[in-house]
Amino acid sequence: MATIRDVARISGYSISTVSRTINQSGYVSKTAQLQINRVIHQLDYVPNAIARDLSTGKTHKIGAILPHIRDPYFSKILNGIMDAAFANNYSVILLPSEYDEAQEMHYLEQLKRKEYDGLIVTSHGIPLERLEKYNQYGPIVCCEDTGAKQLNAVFSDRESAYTTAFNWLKQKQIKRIAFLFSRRAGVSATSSITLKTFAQVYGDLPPDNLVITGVSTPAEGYFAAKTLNKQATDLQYIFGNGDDIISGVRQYYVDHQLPLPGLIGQGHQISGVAIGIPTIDPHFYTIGGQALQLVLEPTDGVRKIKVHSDFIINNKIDLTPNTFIK
Amino acid sequence: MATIRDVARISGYSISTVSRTINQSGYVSKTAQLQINRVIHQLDYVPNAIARDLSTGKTHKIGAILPHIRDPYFSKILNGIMDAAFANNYSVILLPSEYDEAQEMHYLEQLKRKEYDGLIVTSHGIPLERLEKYNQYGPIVCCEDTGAKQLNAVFSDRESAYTTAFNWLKQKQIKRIAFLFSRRAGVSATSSITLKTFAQVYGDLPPDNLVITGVSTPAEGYFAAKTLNKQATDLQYIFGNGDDIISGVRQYYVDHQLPLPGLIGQGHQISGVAIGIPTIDPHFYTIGGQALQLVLEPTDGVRKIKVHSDFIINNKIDLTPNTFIK
DNA sequence: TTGAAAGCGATACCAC
DNA sequence: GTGGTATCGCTTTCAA
Repeated sequence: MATIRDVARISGYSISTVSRTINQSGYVSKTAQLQINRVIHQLDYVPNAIARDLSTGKTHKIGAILPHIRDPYFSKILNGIMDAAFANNYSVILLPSEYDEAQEMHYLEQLKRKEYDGLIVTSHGIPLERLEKYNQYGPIVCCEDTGAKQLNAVFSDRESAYTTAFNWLKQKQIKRIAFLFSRRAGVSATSSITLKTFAQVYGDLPPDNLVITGVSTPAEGYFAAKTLNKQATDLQYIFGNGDDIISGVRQYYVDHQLPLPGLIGQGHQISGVAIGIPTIDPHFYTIGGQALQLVLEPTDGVRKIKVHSDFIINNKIDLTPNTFIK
Repeated sequence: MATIRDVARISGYSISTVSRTINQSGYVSKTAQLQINRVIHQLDYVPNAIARDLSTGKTHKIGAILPHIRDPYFSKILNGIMDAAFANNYSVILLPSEYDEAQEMHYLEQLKRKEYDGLIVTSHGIPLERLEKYNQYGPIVCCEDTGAKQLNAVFSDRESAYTTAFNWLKQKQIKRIAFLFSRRAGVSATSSITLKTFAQVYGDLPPDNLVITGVSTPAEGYFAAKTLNKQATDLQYIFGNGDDIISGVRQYYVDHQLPLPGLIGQGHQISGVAIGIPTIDPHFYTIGGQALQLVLEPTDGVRKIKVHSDFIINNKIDLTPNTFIK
């Protein structure tokens, strides 16, 4: 491949002038531009991105740590990140972690090594303190409430939607509600907030046998339903941690021709629309976009952005073309 | 940030020795290693990835062009790519195109500029000839049958699954079948193959009014159903281009309390499982993995890999933990 | 308007 | 075992 040096030599101009021509910076005479551009064309020259990155110290790449993208939750955040990155002329690097701490540390090290200009952490296994330490090596944005930590955050204001949902249930005289979580309270912020909000509305936490953790796929939902069906015969509603997962739950009841309890999903996914269940929409797409915006911003102090979330009762297909459940 | 130069200076050894220590290459005495490592630790030094990339000429990054990731089709391929990349110590850069030619050209230019070591094209708007030209600047792998073109390919052998599906329908005496496509035959390989296979089984192409194009979201599926319901009253089956899209179709019939025709989806998505319809599973996850493998392989000639696909009649939830519909 | 030269921060060859 | 130095390909300051 030709280099800037070749272009300079053949065109008869200096490297500096060629560089200026390429980047349209500084003064270059029309004549010089013409000649240089001809040579560039003739040599099929393009500047080497790595060399440019080294010189400028920027990669124009943002890393996105996420456990996996099987879950629509992450695909949606990712979509938000991607579209915003695109608009800002950045590209995004996928950093799958499976919540593995070693893996996440690896990515933080990569930030330190300048593999990317910044990091968006959609979810994580390592403690926030660790992330906080790596903030000095490059901007980091978390997609969760980082509380008092010195870490940028964009997250969903779920309490309001949860409160609405629980009040809706309460009004319907619903008492026996089961909960599905992927990770237990303490580890997962979602679980904690859900239970806390429930307690605020109902005055008490749900009994232990109505809280199932370790559920993060439809298949696991299926098994959770089996467990619930044994443990709690008078179950009225199941509050799931994802529409897809609730689909698995539903399948168990259908398969065994059991009376179906009420179902509430989360994520506003297509599977939920297909079976017409109420769902929580935390607007992940928006969150992703804001996160990218934030990671690109000049870092004058820490910022926390709360994104509104909705409880959707009448969950039907959105007929506005091209806006369906991003 | 400290550089290798700092480490050399402070430790009293040369840059070469430090480099060797870091990379565990060549001879370095135990004493030197110890001293150098101490300084590295003390300075909190890590090598700069960009500088290393420039020196070695490799980025350890692979670009993945895909129209978007709203469609589970692409998330699945992407998952396959990601997991394989991970295993090979590579990272993947998301390159969303929306089928826009200018956008795709931009990514090809980036390949030329060495922004990444190779490119996987899951789907594209520009002609294959264009891709073929850029093959000289870095390895490119397409996720479709590239025919006689000098382009690596990993793609699904859909004919076999389609044939099975159409024979299954034929046996059931089904005659009036409608088709949904995102892009019309000629532009989209999928449409062409579907119709060709149909003609082979049924002896003729479906009538024009039973072929709807421009459908790529559940909402568009909803409208397609509306059209179909007007145009073809004796419709028996709808062969959709995605389970999610078929969910939209189904919703229309349910909303209007119309008798539901038989439905066949594609992609083996959760929405399809939720409504229990037969579906085509083209094993996109596998395709993604193979594509990555191929892009990393030393390029001795062009390779074409065909991946088997299935027609799933009894579409139920997969109860094997952690294997659900990657 | 243009060009020389000093970075950017590593790798790797080759002498010692 | 170790170190000097050319090299990767570009950006950017500063003189001319």
